[in-house]
Amino acid sequence: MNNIEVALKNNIEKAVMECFNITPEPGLVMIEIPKDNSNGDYSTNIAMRLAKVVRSNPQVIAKALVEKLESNLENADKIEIAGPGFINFWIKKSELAGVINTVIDAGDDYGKNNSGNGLKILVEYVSANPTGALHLGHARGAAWGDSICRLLKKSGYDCLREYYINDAGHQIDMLGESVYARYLQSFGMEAALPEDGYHGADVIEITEEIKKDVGDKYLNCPKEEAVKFFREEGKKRELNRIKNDLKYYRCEFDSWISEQKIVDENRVNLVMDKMVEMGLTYEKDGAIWFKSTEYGDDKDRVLKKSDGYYTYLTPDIANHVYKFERGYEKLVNLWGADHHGYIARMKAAIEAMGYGKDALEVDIIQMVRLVENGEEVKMSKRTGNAITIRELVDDIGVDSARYFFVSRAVDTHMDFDLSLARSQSNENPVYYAQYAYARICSILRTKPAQRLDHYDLLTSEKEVDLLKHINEFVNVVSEAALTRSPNKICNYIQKLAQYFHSFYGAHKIIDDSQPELTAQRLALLEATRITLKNALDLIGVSAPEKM
RNA sequence: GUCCACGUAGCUCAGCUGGAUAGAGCAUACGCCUUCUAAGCGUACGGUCGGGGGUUCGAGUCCCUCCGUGGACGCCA
Repeated sequence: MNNIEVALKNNIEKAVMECFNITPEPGLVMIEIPKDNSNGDYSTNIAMRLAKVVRSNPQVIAKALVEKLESNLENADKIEIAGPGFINFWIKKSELAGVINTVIDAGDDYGKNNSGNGLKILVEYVSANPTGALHLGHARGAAWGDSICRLLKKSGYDCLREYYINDAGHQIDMLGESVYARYLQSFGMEAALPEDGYHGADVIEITEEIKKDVGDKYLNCPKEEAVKFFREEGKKRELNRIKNDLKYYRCEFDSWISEQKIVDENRVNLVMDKMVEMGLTYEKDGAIWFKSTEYGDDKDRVLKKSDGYYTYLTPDIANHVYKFERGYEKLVNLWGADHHGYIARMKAAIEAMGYGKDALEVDIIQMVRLVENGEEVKMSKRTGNAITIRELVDDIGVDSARYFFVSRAVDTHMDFDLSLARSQSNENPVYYAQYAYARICSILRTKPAQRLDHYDLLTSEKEVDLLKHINEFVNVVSEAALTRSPNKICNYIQKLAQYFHSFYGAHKIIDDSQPELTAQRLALLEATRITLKNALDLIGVSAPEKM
């Protein structure tokens, strides 16, 4: 909440106490901004909420409250009762304009807040197997996860961005075999890829890179040894490619956790032993099962197969336990929709191991369907036809790619129309916002803004709209962090840009016949510029000074 | 079949964890550049919030049910 809202809320709570002799619980008094500004700058529904408690008509309650409020409210110049019992407030223009200096003084830090209160939170996202290039689904998850972490950091959470590398197990063996087969093929030899091998172009490219380094050294060596070599090399190079692609996409991770490392550090065995010891398991058909149904899963899950190998689940449990052991209180995972069914068993494991049931939250990233010229393009890592992050970015740019993914809630299916994104890139909403930024910069280049003591002339409708919206920024950031919805930042950006463009259209900002008004408006522009830049930064989109 | 999401304007989507007359963009129609960036502004058109019940002062939002779409239901990862 900003200063204005805090003052308002305190006064309302005080009035409630004085009028009805009840102490309002936190959350009872709600302040909101009416959609229609003919209903004031702020409004509260407290009279309706009290109707039941006080056993009275909302209108009567509102009247009593307003009488009290009018006598001790300093920052409002009008209070009104409307509709079924809403109390509407009109804030003094001078109060609203105070935000300009708040923003100018805070600069890059405007938007920063401490709603997270230092909560240690670990966000795991992307986590694609190092067996191929990142595709559109990953692009969605990467943009979303990265933006969430920016929001969390801005809101005072102690946030770690982590990538879990599935670099152990069957799929990595298949990678080794695939690279080996490509290697042999490159010497003109007959070699078939394994049935569930990787057919992507990246494997061929990686093979070529390796070949440059080792030449024909592995042509005549025993297959087992060669595959082992190609597995390790392939893994390393695939991972490097992923890292480079993510960097290219402006996503940086704080931590890369390797499944193999978790295995090597004996964490998987330890977790397995502990689960057995805690009586969470049983043996059946030569396998060891986790009684996950006792913790809400719809069937029990195998931890150790009858052939002695662990399933995918077991190292992942160790992975999650390790997160808690590092002191993280809250775990957030971003998983693809195809992992949906996996949530229940992981939550079950965490609960069974004695960690809080709600300590893990999984946000599902719905599928992205690629459409081109009206036809769906099937994307599959295996067929090699997938559109990679890099191709996408080269095609439409980091800014619009990131903006596009982040602007839509992740839990809804999304059609990505590539031909549209390409041909209409100038109509992409991201340009609308960036254009506003460039316009502001252009004006400020003509005449720089100064910090002033008073902003009493900013009273037109367009100016007030802008001021109110800038005032809201901190609220939007903390709310977006709490609900992990960076799309709210996009909405905010669109609206801010819209208020600016509208203001720009209605008023000539630099007006030499009115130097005072011009100076105040320039300061307003500077505040708008800072806010817009900070907002764009939260979703990893650049703010160009010229377009 | 069972479980989980989603369904809002012709299209793509918002809708602040129950609030006042449901909002943008695109598309369509019409205005606005001798004036700080027209990648812009303004006006108009466009809705049974999938259907039906329920909860309450009040439902796009919560509950039930049906329909539709997608996903998950391996000793795969």
